[in-house]
Amino acid sequence: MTELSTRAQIVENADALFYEAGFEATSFADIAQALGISRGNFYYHFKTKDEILDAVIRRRLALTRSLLADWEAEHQAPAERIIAFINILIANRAKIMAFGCPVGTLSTELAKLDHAAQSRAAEIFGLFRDWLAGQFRLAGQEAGAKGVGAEALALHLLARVQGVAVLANAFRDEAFLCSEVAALERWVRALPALAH
Amino acid sequence: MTELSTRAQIVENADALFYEAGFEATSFADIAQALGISRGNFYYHFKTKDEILDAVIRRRLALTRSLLADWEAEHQAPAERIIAFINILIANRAKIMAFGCPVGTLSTELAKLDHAAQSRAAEIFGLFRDWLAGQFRLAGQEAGAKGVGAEALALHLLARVQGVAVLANAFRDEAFLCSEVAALERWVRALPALAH
DNA sequence: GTCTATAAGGAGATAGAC
DNA sequence: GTCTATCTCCTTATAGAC
Repeated sequence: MTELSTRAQIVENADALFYEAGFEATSFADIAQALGISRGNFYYHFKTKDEILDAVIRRRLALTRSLLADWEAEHQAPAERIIAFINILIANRAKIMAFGCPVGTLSTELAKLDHAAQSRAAEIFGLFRDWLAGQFRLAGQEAGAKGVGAEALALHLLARVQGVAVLANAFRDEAFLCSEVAALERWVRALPALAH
Repeated sequence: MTELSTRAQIVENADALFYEAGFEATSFADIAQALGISRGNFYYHFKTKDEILDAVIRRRLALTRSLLADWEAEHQAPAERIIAFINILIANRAKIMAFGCPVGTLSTELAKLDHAAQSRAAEIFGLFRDWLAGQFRLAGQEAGAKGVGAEALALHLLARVQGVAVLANAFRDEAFLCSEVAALERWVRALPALAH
């Protein structure tokens, strides 16, 4: 258990609050209260709210990279790696039903706010897209296919997962979420390029 | 051209601003300015911001019902009606790339705000779900199928469309949006129960 | 029904003591 | 590095004149 610096604690708490309540609805006072520090201390570490947002996005990018690396280490077959991705819906289903997908909802909120950081938030999607495309490409090569359309498959899968998150959140419908995950797994295993 | 009452104008402008900037980010001053009325006048028509939100949701429910009725009148075949639904992605692609789907983004925002109106916002999704399920059921009967799973098909399609909206918005990617719409049309036409 | 004026509170942000 | 005190602006909401 390493002690976290105050700065790191601010970013960690801001990350959670931005996810659960939204970026705009989260005030400095909320973050300060969650940590037990004063609002004044806050400004020693971050001059503006946008700086915190930037740090939160950088944190999420780093955590995503490490998550993707973990899946690569845990699973050899590209199909299994892709299914590991799909299963984040199951692993995080309680939070998704309560707050949606952290990536999708932040990107959506920043788009409406016409916020400069929107494109940086979308880069988190970009990491998933590129990694998934790599797995689809790998699977296609193994099966002797050309591997064309790997990026389209990646975007398609990302969109499917986002759609499930939005609807599961809107209706608080766990059964729907689970049945769509099962359908996605069948879809992955049925893809010609991913056949064993 | 009928003159709209001030109340109706408030609701219309609030609807647009809630969509484009978000519910929380839109202030009374913003709506008043868009209409050219004073903030004071505002409170003659609505006592609280939540009352406006309620009126906006009721307006959207009414507009959705009339949209669904239009599609039923314009198209006889269930498959064509379902495709009319899918094509809202094309018709509204500029706004979707800028602000996302009005239904999904409002539901998502209200969920994060833990707002009592979230379930009412989800009822808009419910109208689409029930109507789509009716079309899938109808198509299944025509084809002699049991029509089982019509609601699951409806939710699946809704989720697909939501996912496309989220990703197209995140990446401002029109080509992706269009290719997913084409894929969804092929999916609808390929469904056994919808075969001609 | 519409306006101006204003209250009361919370937001982001700053200054300066410790 | 952390605190208290404070500033300014903007928010929702109210009171009362016209």
